[in-house]
Amino acid sequence: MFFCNRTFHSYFCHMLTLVEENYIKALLYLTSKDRTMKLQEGVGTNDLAVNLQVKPSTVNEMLKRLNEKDLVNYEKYKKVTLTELGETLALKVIRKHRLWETFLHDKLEFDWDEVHEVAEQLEHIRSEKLIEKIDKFLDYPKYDPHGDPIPDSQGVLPKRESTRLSQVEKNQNYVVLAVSDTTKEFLKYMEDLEIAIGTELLVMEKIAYDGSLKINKKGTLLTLSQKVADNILVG
Amino acid sequence: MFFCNRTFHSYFCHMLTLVEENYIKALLYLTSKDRTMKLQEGVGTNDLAVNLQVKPSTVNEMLKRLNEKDLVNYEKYKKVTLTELGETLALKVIRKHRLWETFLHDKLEFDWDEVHEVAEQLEHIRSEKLIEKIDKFLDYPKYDPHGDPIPDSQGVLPKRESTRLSQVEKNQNYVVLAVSDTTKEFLKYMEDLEIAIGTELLVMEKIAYDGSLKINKKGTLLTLSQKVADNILVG
DNA sequence: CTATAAAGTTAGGTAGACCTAACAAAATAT
DNA sequence: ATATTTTGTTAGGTCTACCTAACTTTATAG
Ligand SMILES: [Mn+2]
Ligand SMILES: [Mn+2]
Ligand SMILES: [Mn+2]
Ligand SMILES: [Mn+2]
Repeated sequence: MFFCNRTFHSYFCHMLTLVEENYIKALLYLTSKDRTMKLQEGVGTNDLAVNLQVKPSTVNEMLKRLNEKDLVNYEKYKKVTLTELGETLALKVIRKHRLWETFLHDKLEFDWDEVHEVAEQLEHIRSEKLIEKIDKFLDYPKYDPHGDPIPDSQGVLPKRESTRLSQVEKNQNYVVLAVSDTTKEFLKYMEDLEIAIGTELLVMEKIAYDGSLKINKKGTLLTLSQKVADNILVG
Repeated sequence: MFFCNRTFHSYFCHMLTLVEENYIKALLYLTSKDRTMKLQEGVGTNDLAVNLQVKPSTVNEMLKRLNEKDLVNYEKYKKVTLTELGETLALKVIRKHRLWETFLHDKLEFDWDEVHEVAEQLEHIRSEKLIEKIDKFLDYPKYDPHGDPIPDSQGVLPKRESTRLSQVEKNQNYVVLAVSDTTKEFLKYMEDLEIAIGTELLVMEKIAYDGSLKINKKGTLLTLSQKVADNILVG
């Protein structure tokens, strides 16, 4: 079914394995975090290993393979980056992941803490047509259930200003745009706090000692730890 | 995520690989064909190899593994059958396959010759909740786009009488219930002939020489080869 | 009832994706 | 500037799922 000529250059036809897709997705995630946090360019073997829950030696082996396929820029002992090709393909996986999450949430009544796990599987389904139809079926959503931007069919992400709640000015109204932690624990806790995408928040006080925040949520007062406030993006 | 205790009996937790799922699905398909055609019970290594497009030695190896996992009854040089467990799990895969096909066709405007290929991938997504939600979303369909019965959540197939068009009585009206060839070539040809699920057909004449049929389709006359008529199920 | 053909099995090999243990390079601390 | 820690790499091994080539068992045909 999936014809691919491997007799010529192997990267002539971009047929990544499920595992390869996960590696470049992790790489995109980690490198973009580096950039937004204004750290160095590129990711290390160990960071990738932690993210993918495998051992560094396994990552090392894979990086060589990804390098052969022209998906990453890899040199011994140096930080790794995605090539243009690698980034394009990683964005496609992200697009599929987020569209599936949106589908599960909007059409199948999945809670926002349940979608990620299933989308991890669905993101690897190979069918251009399928994902375009899903996109259409959902009426071309721009953001997934966690507020993360969905790349369009060209790989372009919608741009939007957002700030971590932990870094926001006092006594000003903000709306929750996204969360940057997709673990069940965090999302369940948000539900308990009744904080969701679209919730209005106002920072009343920042505690200098531990960075925690006193928040006014439509009249209700609550305290958020810095860790939580770091994972809430507002604008 | 998918916790599974392999320290006890390995079949304590039924976590089949994608490939194992394909083997038991093929086995169910081939053995049920045997039964409807009143041939012997069980399938041979070579038949399975043809069906799965691998070599007999590969099948042989896998059969031993499936036997260990109590999914098949395998003895050297004998025909293979599914165990009760194997059949149950195979039916779950079939259920997923047919529900996905129905989803693609009914909700995403896929043609009936396009659904199979994508469903081959989707059938392996592991999530009880997902498939139950899809079932509900489709309002619990009983038949897929090719007229094949969809097992319910208990693995029970809806029962229905049907006959191959090639074996039907002359001058009697029938309705197309299903097709038993899911290749694009066959399904495209059916579209050309404007024969779909629900189409009314009347056999006017059987040509003894080659088994072909003269058909009256709502006033239009057409001739079908035996091969085609074999793959149209009516009732 | 043998001879040949078909079906099934075994042996030995490959590639992907993982592992542990040992080792080398780079970064950091004293 | 050297010692230590951290990070990254290599070597060698496992498991799944495939392969080819050689072999054995069963079926079929004369
Ligand atoms: Mn996610
Ligand atoms: Mn994934
Ligand atoms: Mn199908
Ligand atoms: Mn399949």
